[in-house]
Amino acid sequence: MTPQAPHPHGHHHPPPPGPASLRSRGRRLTRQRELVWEALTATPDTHLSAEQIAAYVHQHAPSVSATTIYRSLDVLVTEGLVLRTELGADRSFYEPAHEHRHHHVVCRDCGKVTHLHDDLLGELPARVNAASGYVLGTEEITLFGHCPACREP
Amino acid sequence: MTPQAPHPHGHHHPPPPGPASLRSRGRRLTRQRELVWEALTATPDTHLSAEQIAAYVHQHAPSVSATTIYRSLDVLVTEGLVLRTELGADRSFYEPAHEHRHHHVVCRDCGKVTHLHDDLLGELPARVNAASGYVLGTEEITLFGHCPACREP
DNA sequence: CTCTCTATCGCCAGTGAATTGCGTTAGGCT
DNA sequence: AGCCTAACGCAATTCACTGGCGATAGAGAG
Repeated sequence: MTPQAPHPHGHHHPPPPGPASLRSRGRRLTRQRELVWEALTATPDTHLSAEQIAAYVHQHAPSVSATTIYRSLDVLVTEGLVLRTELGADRSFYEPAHEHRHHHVVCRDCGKVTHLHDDLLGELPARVNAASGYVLGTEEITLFGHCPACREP
Repeated sequence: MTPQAPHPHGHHHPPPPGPASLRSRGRRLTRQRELVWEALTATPDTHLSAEQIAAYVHQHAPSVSATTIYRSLDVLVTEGLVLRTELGADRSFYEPAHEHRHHHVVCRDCGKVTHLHDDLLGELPARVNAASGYVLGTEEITLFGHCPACREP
């Protein structure tokens, strides 16, 4: 029944990502949480708001409440499956926790979000530590600017 | 009457900071705006929320409405006298617009905010541009980490 | 100094994202 | 199959902030 059912008795890929891992973490795997995860992974490299996720989920199960969307996201974030990103607006955006750490540049004009590889920071963490004593966390960093398209004449 | 009244007929310092400059920009200098400015400059290097500013203002003029605090801050930000900073929480923080551009590191544990000189970014803007085509704006950047005190055993 | 014009204010209702309380439903382990 | 309780759905609530509107008070003109 599950769309992305893995090999019946295969035992290859070590850590299978996805909400199935919730069970081994003592949490229940519900249809609602599956759908939230589905919304987030339906299209790659997207950042969805809770509202957008709710819209997707409602296409498959109209009775799911907004409250459940929020609570499911909280669980997925807490369990490390989903990343909550503050993209400057008044709401949060979510994306599947990716393999490698990355950051975001948000266009002030059109709102477009682009990923930046962590390497780009260079010695920034070291410099920050030298200057302030702070040790940077693993949180993503959000930068703001203007994308190429919006700078056209 | 005004505490920090400048020289009666002096004409030294070129650009006098503070809300008095509002007048030359076609805006009115009201007691409420003075008080908001006072709250922000009462202690150096602080970042106050609208609520904290309201508390200060109310000590001197209890009848000032919260709406006015918000609108005054909007004006001061628009006129470039005050900087609105997004420190990650669900609310904005404000500080007098300083001379030089700077950024912030916020401690995830105690919430302490420390300034970082713009130089610290180094080639980051250039690298971001090379990698994404984006041109970074002049906005402050907020980083998160753990301050020295909170890392003590 | 007074008058007039209108920017600003204070009040209060309204937004919109997100949270909470509570009775009901349904995971999932035995 | 049954039980325990995590998780749900609903409705009401919180919280930071915004908008409408009549009243008030800056500040330039006279």
